[in-house]
Amino acid sequence: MNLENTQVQMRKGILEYCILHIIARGEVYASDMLDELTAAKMIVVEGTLYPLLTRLKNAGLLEYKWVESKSGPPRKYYKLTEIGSDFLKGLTDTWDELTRSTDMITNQTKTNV
Amino acid sequence: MNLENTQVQMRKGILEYCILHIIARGEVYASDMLDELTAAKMIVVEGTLYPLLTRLKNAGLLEYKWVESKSGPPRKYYKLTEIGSDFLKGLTDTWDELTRSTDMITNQTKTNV
DNA sequence: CTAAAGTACTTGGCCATACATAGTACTTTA
DNA sequence: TAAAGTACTATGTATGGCCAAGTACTTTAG
Repeated sequence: MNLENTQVQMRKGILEYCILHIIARGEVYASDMLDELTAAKMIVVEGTLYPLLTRLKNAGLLEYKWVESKSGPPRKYYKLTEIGSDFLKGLTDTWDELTRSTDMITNQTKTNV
Repeated sequence: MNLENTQVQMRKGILEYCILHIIARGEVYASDMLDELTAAKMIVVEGTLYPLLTRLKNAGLLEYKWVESKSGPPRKYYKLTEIGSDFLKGLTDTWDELTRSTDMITNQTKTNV
């Protein structure tokens, strides 16, 4: 049981939430997302991101279109579907509540149940 | 892919963090923790909590002593070991950084990478 | 024209944790 | 002594993040 492992566990689900947020702001492709996540110090590797995008697409939350690139192979530009947009709203509520609950537990010395 | 499932995923790792926090405040047994988690709207079931406590104990983060109860079988009262205390510090940093990163991504309309 | 380097995406397998469910063991109460 | 309640245990499942290769296309260098 090491810290690194727990860090990985903590990331679960949150990553999905962040990705949806990034895509909600405008059409992007995988490398754009990686750049943004890295800038926010949310380290993610390709092998995590690509399968996640595929999962979200298969679930109908995302759709993409191929766009030619001037420097390399074509790219998949993603955007949210309506379902994805609704889902993101639900996730936002979940995240807010989770952080509220965690704050409640971590920012007090004593609880009166 | 439904919301409920993602909620479960989001909980991963965070629960461990919350449990350690609760124990850090003073010796408690499982039902105390459940009460406190429920009060904070962090719903957890027995089948999640008990294995988690065992895991943490086996990893040397917790220790417990049996205490007789006036109303039922004896209880395991847990407290943090020194290792557990250090681990909690590390987790706190991780959690803070994760929420900071998430805020950074969710609270802005545009990023300049 | 071909080989190397770079970019974008894919796939298969591993692992840890939350959860459901069922079960054990002890104590009090009826 | 049987039933109800409390505390803890054990087993199996599903999911998502990650590692590590691998595919495919494009540009660049010799």
